[in-house]
Amino acid sequence: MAVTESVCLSDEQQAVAVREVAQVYELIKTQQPLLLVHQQPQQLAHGLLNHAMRALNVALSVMNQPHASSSSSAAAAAAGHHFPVMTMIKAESTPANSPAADVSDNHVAGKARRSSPAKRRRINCEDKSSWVYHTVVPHEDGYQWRKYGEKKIQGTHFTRSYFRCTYRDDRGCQATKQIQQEDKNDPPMFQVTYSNEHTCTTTRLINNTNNNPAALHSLTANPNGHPDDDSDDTILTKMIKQEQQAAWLPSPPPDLTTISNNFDETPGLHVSQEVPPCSSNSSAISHYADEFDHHQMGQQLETTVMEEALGLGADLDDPYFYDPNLLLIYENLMNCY
DNA sequence: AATATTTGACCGAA
DNA sequence: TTCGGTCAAATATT
Repeated sequence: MAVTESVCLSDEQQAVAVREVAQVYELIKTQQPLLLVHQQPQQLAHGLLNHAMRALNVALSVMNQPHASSSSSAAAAAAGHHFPVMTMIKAESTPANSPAADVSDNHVAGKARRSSPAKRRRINCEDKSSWVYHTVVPHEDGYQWRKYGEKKIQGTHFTRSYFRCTYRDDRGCQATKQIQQEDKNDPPMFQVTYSNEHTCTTTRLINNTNNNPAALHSLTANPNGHPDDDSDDTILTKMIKQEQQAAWLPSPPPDLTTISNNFDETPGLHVSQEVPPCSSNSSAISHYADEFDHHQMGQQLETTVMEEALGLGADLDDPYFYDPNLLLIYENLMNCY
């Protein structure tokens, strides 16, 4: 791969590029444990590398673009609507008449509230204010959400969880999100419906959607929605445990772990990963945040890192490598062929 | 104590 | 009337 000159990138382009590159890291890191159990590791590795190359292509394309200031695509990507590894069923702009847009002015204490009830609209496929994704990592989108409800939906085996932006009250952000686990459960797939654009734009890179351990556990430890089911060792829970055991690895940007293989050529081959439960005052996350800030500040470094991630003369001891294990894993995968 | 989640109730849309 | 989205008190967690 030729050396790419990283000059004149806008902040948004840099954010997109960094995210894409980090997705490669996460793809490899995520699928590493599955290689141990999958029946066809070579097939898995093939899919993995396809996605890795695809994400890198996107990153390089963005990096090589002329300096486009605040383009809508870059803005959308920075806002979390660029999910090249997810299946987006519908993507539309956000009108002002979204369901959550008029909730805030109806805060009435007690049961006799809603003297001026908020108008609601059910989210469906015709709702142009919503985006529907299918993913195995419903929590990984880089935003902070607060769960405000859970409902058993008719015709589904699993409960639907309702989230709103953590900063709704602070910053008036009206973004909401619904997570519905799909019936087919191998691997667990989730339909994630977003409504309303985020207007709180300062939290995406460092904070994680689901850095609340309780929220994470509420869906992963009991993803089938049955409170009495104590079979805790679901696939996602196991992955959380595994991720926690691997905590010595430097954590990537939490928002960069949104990964699914829906567009893979190998149907039914999906991988998932949850980031370890963490909080903003966690030393590990603080360490990571510092580290990632460092990476953001040294954008020209990213290109080098990316090239090295592809096995182009990377050194495991290179202090600038995003994660030394990335290269190791990559080389191991290449040995499968 | 502050913050987040749970969960039953409320209420609008279908 | 039913269903689903939201509220908010109660509860749990940090």
